[in-house]
Amino acid sequence: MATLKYSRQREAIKEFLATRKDHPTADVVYQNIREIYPHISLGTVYRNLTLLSDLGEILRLRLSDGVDHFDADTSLHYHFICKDCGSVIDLEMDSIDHINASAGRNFPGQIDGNVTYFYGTCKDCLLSKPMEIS
Amino acid sequence: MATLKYSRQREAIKEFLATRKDHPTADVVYQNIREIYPHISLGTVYRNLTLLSDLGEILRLRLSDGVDHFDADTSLHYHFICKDCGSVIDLEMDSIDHINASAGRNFPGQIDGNVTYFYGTCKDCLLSKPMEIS
DNA sequence: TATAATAACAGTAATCGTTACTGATTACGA
DNA sequence: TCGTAATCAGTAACGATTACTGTTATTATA
Repeated sequence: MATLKYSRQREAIKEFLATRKDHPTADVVYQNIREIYPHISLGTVYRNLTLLSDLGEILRLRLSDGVDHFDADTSLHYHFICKDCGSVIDLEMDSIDHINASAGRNFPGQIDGNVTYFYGTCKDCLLSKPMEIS
Repeated sequence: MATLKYSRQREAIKEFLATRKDHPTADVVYQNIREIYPHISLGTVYRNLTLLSDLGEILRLRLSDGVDHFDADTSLHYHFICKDCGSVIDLEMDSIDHINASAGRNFPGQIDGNVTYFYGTCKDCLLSKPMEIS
């Protein structure tokens, strides 16, 4: 029953993701893996990204830009999205899971967790922007 | 330049949203408005939902289900998504904007805000589920 | 009030990210 | 080595959303 078989394409996808800290999309993964396996199919990339995230080996990030991003770092951490350049950056910060209790205080259902990301302007975009006259 | 003109379709969409607390999708809005304006186009619904959210009169919620939800309540509040039935419910809780400071502590960019929602099982789904044997 | 300019419309086609299908290939236990 | 089933490449289909086109309705102005 659905024994997982080795696949070099899946390994390549996993290895590629591990080298990246910028949370690439499926298409970016596809474009990069094609340099190693020129005949790989986009469908294979999607299937394996879904499989790996179902297995918990990678994270699927659904941000507000309508495209899924993938992250090889499955430890608890948070993300920042630059609204100027769209880049996704890891944040080093303490857990904010205490907000779950706050959310559950007046709520009759069961709260299991939260999805949180931060947005603003990244360092590079701050520097490249013209000075604001204040 | 681009003076806003009145449209009865847009008014109907706004009024419909104001009567609902369940954050309907564009298609749900479409199906309901059709009872009043049977010839309204889905494109008109999308165009006006986008226009209204650009004007800040409604909120566009991008959750993880791949479909946009819309909310006539533009005041600061948070949402809960039931992972069993998918319903979107308002939470009554204090602001959690203090997490922005926590996120900015070791981050060189500028943090403007956060997107946060909670997930779990709603009251109705808890009740309708078979008892867990513990 | 009549007219002209143009925002908004209905209907439909196109786009885009993603998923499903199909027949060929590959991994791997017996 | 062989059989079976997972995986593949290639491609078609899908669903949400957006863009296009010719028509209609709103509104400023004459």
